[in-house]
Amino acid sequence: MAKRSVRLSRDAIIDCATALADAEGLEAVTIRRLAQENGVTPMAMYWHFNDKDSLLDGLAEHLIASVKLPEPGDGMWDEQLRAILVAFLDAIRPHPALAGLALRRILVAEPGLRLAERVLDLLRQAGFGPEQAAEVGTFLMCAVITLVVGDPMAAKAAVGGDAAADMRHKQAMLQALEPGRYPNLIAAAPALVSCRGQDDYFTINIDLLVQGVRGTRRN
Amino acid sequence: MAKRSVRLSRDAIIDCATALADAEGLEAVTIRRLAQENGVTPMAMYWHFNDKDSLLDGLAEHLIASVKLPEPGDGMWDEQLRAILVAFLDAIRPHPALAGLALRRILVAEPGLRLAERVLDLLRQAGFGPEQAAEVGTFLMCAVITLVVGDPMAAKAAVGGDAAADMRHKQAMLQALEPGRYPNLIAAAPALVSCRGQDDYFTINIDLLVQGVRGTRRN
DNA sequence: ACCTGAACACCGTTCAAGT
DNA sequence: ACCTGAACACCGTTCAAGT
Repeated sequence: MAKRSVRLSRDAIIDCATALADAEGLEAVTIRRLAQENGVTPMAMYWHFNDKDSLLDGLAEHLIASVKLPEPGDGMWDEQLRAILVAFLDAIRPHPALAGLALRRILVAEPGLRLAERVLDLLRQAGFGPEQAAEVGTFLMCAVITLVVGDPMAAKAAVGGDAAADMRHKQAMLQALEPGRYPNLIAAAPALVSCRGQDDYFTINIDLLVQGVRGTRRN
Repeated sequence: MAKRSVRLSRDAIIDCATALADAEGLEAVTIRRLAQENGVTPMAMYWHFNDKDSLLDGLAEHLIASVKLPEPGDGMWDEQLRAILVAFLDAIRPHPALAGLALRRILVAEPGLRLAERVLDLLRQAGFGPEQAAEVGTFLMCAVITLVVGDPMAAKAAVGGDAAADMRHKQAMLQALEPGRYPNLIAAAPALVSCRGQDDYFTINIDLLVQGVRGTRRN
């Protein structure tokens, strides 16, 4: 794994870290591991990044920069809002191990600022004041992130082991609950263990968020 | 800090870990630190817990067990659902550093199962089928957790330093953006940096979730 | 400008052993 | 049943030094 393309760069490290997180989870993203992966000494990383936290900042920024923001368009605010949330979702879905990093880092770099500005703009169009737009907009972006962080496929690499066996095990456990006390859990057992990560899970809950915004605004 | 009450117990360790997480953040919760805090060898922890992950399981279960579930009641499903989400929120709000642990652990112990069963029951009453109830219910609980994980007060202890100064700094940064490109961020700057953690933030977004459920159901 | 070497203070965990 | 001691393989990070 210790290959050295010629020179090390911030971007190369970030790409490497992203691939590593996708393949083995965020806890595999380590200063020492990244160094090893690039055929370099751990301390070489400290030339390109101040410390590990700024490496994580870079990962989050790179992730958010991959959002394909739709053009400001002329449709209704709710359809435009949905389109933006879906664009955000689509960008982070391939990287569930990194999505959580964005929770606290949306407003720290330009790509996140652009995303947030667009969300706030649409919420203002929907009739929210500046404060309410801030509160709702912040939550909407966090909620979309949660949609993919809750994805059990994200845990696959983390646990390292057999995800399918784990799902079968959890479902069997739910099915084995006392029918008198947990009728709904038993009825929903198959969906509970496999719903997250399915397209249906994302679309229905994005819909819930947009409908919630519509129901919450003043006018 | 090395006091020893007589004997070590699972519950004592969990209480200690909870206090530690509240005071210094989750990354201060360490096998070695817990041992030191209890005047004991690190390896003593392994008698009470298989490994660190099962310690975290215990912390999450203890947290969820503190939810004061309202009685099944006779009101409308949406009012009951709001009451349950608020009860969940109130329980985890005092422990923002631990809330994230519950994201993947709701269905692993009895308190979480009881909570989930109640949520699913109300969603069925609202007209959702078993699969949709599972998808929406899972998301609702995750979204409530996100409400407190996104709380910047949770980062206060983690960063260790001056949270107020950090907020002033972030707000100044937002105010200094180009007015042409980020008018809404500038207008919402005060709310963006301080909205989370405020009661208003929680109530408006819990409302958004409940309204979203109402708008999403079939009948 | 970019990287190395040695060292420090931390982690979680295992394994054998004590009482 | 409950805890200790020594050891192992990992962390992030600093500081001085090399080219």
